[in-house]
Amino acid sequence: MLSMEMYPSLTLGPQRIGDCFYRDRQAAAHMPMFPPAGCDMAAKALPQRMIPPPPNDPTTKTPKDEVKMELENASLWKQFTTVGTEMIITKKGRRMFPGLRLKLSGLNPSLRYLVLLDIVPLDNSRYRFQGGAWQAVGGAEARLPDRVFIHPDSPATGAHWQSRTISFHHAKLTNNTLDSQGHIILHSLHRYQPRIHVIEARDVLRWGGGQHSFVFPETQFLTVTAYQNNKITELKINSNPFAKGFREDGMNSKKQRDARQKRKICDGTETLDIVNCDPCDSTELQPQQMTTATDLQALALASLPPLPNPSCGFRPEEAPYQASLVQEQPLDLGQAFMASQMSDIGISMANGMQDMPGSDVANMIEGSETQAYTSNFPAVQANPSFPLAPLPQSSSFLPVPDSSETSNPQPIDYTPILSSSPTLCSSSNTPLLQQTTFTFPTPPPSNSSSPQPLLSSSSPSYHTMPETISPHTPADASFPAPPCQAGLQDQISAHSLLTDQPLQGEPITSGNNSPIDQTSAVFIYPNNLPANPAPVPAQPLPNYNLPLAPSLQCSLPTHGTSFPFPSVPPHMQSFSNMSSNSSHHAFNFQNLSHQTQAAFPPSSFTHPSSLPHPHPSFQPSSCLGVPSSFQQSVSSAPSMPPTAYPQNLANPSNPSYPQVDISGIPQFNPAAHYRPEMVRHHPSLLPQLDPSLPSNLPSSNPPQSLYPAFPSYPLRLCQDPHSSLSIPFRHLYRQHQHGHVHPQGSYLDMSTRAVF
DNA sequence: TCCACTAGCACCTTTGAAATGC
DNA sequence: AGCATTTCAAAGGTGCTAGTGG
Repeated sequence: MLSMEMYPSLTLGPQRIGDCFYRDRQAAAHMPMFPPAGCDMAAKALPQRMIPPPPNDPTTKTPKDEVKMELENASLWKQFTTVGTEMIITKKGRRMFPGLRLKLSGLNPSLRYLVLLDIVPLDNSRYRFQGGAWQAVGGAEARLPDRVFIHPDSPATGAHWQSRTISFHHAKLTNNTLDSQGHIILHSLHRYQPRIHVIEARDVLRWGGGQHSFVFPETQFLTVTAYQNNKITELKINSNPFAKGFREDGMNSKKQRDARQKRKICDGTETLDIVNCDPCDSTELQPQQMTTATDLQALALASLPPLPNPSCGFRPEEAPYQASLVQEQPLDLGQAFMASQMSDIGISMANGMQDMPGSDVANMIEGSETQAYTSNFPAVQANPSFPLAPLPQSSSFLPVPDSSETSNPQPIDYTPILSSSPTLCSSSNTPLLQQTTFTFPTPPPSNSSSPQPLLSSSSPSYHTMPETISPHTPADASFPAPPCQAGLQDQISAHSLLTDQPLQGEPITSGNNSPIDQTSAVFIYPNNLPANPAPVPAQPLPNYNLPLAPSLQCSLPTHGTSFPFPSVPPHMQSFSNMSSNSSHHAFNFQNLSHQTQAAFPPSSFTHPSSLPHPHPSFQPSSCLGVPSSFQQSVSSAPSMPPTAYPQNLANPSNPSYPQVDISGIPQFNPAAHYRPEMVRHHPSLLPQLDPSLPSNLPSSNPPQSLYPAFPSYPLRLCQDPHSSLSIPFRHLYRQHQHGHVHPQGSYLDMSTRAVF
């Protein structure tokens, strides 16, 4: 039984307390079937012991730094990245292509894990395809409730996960904010970054002890309702088996379509001079002719380079990512807020992604792939469509393609872009990694009322892989600069994973508030966050063990009229002991970003110059394993010098990051147990806002809230109360499983919107 | 007028049940 | 009768395109 939380105030999970919490708070009226009273009863019925798992349980210890994840079809992703990956989103939901095909290793074969997918915004910008490239044209729309797609196999043993490729091809993206199918809701024309979370579930009654998050920068994409870049269309058609009909040899190819159209016109216009009809029309006129033409085309195409294996989208024989994460702080997911912070922090960076030629297409595009970032990435960046992300970066951390090493015949000159972009990595001397040091807008951490620095000296390990990143900063106007990959990773890890915030351009270096060149009119990246205040680290942070700050609770979205009720998929029932009805596999996490945005609307976008755009450029197929604890620790690390990064990071062969000792981090102190429901009913338990907390907002617009704009929280796992519920209580949860079984995955929608 | 979005279309793959053969 | 293989149709996934609405 698991539940997840994106932020402390919520306990999510299939039909669990979290559900009650939401209903109770927001729109019980909309969820008549699940009366708050029932929830309360259920909550009360939970044994106290179930809520806060035993801290520091030795049994929860697992080998650290061993969990690794690799993106199997990294080569394909890179191909798209070079052009600027676009993902179609539709009202009914559209699958991602390429899909996420992953390989996990380092798991305990006997333990059970959940594998989740969520997608977070990369920045606060809205984009438009102009002049053949993507350009930021304004501020992002309010962030939608986060939904998490739970892999249908979840929960499964480590042996299970490691024995096969983990695919999230069933996950669908939608732009329907009222989606009731459990699809992941995204805004069109925004950039996103998928994240994979591996959560340990030791048994039905106790889970936690390990949470690993992975980010593959090359999987970031821009959402569209219709493809903007023809190159992307071509790639999709050539790579996606379902689009085979649109290939040149297909009956739905442009040529064939044109012929059909002309034929139609000819047929419809008797007076039309047949001479005016395209000769190719003849192939469409007669079935036999058509067949012949098709055959001929097929023969002609036979000589063409083979397309990538469509079945999987792509099966590059690439070397595994070295990425991975790490930390293994025993984590009881049901624990207090501390638990909410991903205790496992580690960065698994793919050290040198080794791309193997997966397809001819890939070869054509990428030329040759090498294992090192530097060699691979350049090609990837060749034709980036995305505007270069103005990432503050340190040359030392940038996986920059070395022209000398790259096979790319035409080295790309990123200089112009970089120079034009205020936030370009190259412009900054700040190590990208330091981006991880920025602020961490989360509720106060430790029990202690006194603010404490998040980062202890003990958490040095995450600081990255200097060597893996090339000092060069390739930048392409159309796509995020690859060189900034490190920055991206950091951003993702630090922000998204930890805070679940959209990646925002922030000064890499803590305390780096130096203004960034904003001369580029093309790349406008309004950052919500004020210059990264180096601060976070140095600043006293709220006690993470404390419940969500009042401001956040009060900021719950009001637009939602009802809450979606998560249901447990059949395959998960054995694990959760929940009702047989299951519907969606995705958890919908309401995210607070929009809430906070509401709190800091103008301010968040008023200081574009203050922050470098996070645009995490694509990084080589590296995987960023980011334990939440890491993020916090990193972000909070006071003045983390670039040089502090472990050298091992530089070595692609050594993907593992040193384990971070989070024991020194207050928020990871299992001392106090946090119970969202307790806070809900007893607001007084909420910690006092700490006036000393730095504000990320512009001074001109002082935040009314304790937290910076786009605050989001790490994926939080909480022990599922159901296991402890007596049979009589369980029916309460079942009542809300209106969903139907979703054959492609489980969606647990915890948003505040009505989803059913 | 421009642009984002939608619905319907044709083509294709996937999937699972039914049919067939051993 | 039981199992494996093949066939077939339905379901669903694609991109394309015309139309719609802001």
